[in-house]
Order: sequence, then structure tokens, then C-alpha cells
Amino acid sequence: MQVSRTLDYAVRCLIHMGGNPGNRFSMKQISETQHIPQNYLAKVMRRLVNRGILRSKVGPEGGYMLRKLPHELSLREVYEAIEGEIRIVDCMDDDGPCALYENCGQLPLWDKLKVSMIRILEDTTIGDMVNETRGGRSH
Amino acid sequence: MQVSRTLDYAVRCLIHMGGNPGNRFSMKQISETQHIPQNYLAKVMRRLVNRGILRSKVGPEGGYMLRKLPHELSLREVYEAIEGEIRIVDCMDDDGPCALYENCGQLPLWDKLKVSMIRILEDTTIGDMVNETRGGRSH
DNA sequence: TATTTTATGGATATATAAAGTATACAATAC
DNA sequence: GTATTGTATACTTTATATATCCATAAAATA
Repeated sequence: MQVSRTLDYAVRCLIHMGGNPGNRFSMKQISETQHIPQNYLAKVMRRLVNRGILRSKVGPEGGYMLRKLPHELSLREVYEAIEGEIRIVDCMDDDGPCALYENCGQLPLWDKLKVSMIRILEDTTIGDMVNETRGGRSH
Repeated sequence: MQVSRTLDYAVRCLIHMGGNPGNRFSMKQISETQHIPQNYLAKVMRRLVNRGILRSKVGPEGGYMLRKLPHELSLREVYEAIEGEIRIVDCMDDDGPCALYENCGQLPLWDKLKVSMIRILEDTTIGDMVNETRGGRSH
């Protein structure tokens, strides 16, 4: 029930980039300033590119750019890019729905949790986090 | 960001027991009806006993009993018995607070998530889940 | 065209944690 | 004292997250 390091990496990078939206950032530079192993970072960035959160360019003068303004980029998008669809339980059967599915006392609870999580992730943007980082949100 | 199988085991057992509060359940019986390996179950139960959620008795006619009525037993207690204190992020530094701690743009978000999670877990009881399982909550 | 820079893709390794197993021991009822 | 049941702990297995390696492709520029 914890945020993976990988997601933390992604969020950190995006906050970093969100500080200068419009800028281009090379993987090397991000890797160094954020202290993330470059080859690992490569994969994180790839997922963000595939999900349309970043644009990438190969070659000299290449690198990554945000495709949206920071305040238009919700944490939910980032979460889903990294972790896939949000789910709290696995419904632990091998495959196919669990035998209890129809009448599972647990599902309603996990569902409430999920819904509230989604709402919060949806309502928070990278822009918000950039502001927090700068010290004091504008309000 | 997912519920562990161990927590699922714990909840399942407690729902099972909550169906007949006051009853005594042997580990063997629970293990069989819930399809949980007995030696593993032993550890799960141990944690629930240590946290004061269950009472245990050794020997013939021994077994486990709920110490509270199902509707007095919140999911939060169960969660914490199994997973320890609720936390969403690790604040990934080796030890001591992370360098960004004072001015971390991420913390406020993760905190909101945590608070809302705690509230929901706190508000839900094993009793609620027993009712769900029986089909239709009383309202 | 050759060279350099940069991202891409896949294979593999390592570390860590979760889940499961085995076994000896202690308490209790009869 | 014997059968039953939980307790305790050490160990094994499996799964997953994280990290590394390396070969390739694309683009800029000299």
C-alpha cells in the first residue's frame, strides 16, 4: 500500500521539468540532478512518452519536453502511466473473477478507497507540486 | 499501492468469525474453510492476537475468538495489525529525513491520500463487511 | 559521409519483500 | 499421559521491483 520508488522518480522528474515548462531536458541532465540511475530513468521516461505525457527527441539537442502545461497534468495520469490502472485489490483468484465476487463483503470498502484515491490524484497537478516546492502555493 | 494477500487473509478470517461472534474457531477449521495455508495463517492470527483483536486459547477446545463485537472492530485496526502504521511514501532516503523534507512538493499530496485512507478505514467495520456478505446492508 | 550525441529496446542480473513450509515446543482438556 | 491445539522460529521459495548492460537507431553537424 505504498508508492513505488519508480513513481517517485517519475513525479520528481516532472516537478523538475515543470519548473521550466517549455524547456528541453536531456536524460543525462535529469539523471544527474535527480540522482536516478540513467538506464533506469530511461525506462521511466519511456512510459511517460508512451502515455503522451512527454515528447522525446533523439540526437544532439534531443531530450524530453512536457506536452502539457504543469497545471494541466494530473497526478492520476502520471500514476497510471507508471503503475497502470489504479487498483487496490487483486481479487486474488488465479484468473477469472473470484468465487466470492458476486457477494464479496470486501469489495465495497476497497472500492470506496479507490474512488477517493482517484479523486485526489485527479485533483492534484504537477503544477500544484511545483508551487509547493517553490514554497507556498499561490492562492 | 495494493492490498497484500496477507491483509486479505486477515480480513477474510475476521469476516468469517464476525458471522458468529462469540464463537470459537480453531485454526484448522479457518484454514480449511478459507483456503489459507495453516502455518501461514498461524502468523496472521498471531498478529491479530498480539494487537488485541483476537483472544486465543491453546489445547483441545482451543482456538480463536473475537475480543470485540464486529461493528466495534474497524478496518484500520486490522490494517495496522497486519501492515503496521499506515504510510504511503517511504521518503526514500537511506535514513534520517530526506534532504527535501522541509520543502517537498510531494508530501502534501501523499498526506492528503493518507488522511483520506485512514478516514475510510476508520469508518468501516468488520460488522459492515459481514452485512455486505450476507447480502444487502441493513439501513 | 563520418562522427558525435542522444534516445530506444531488450536481455539479464541483483536485491528485497511476500508468501509459504517445516519442525520443535508449550499449554490444556480429558 | 496422551491427544489436541496454539506458539515460536528458522528456513525455502517465489515474485516483484530495481538496476545494469549492451546493441541499435535517429538526428545534428562538421
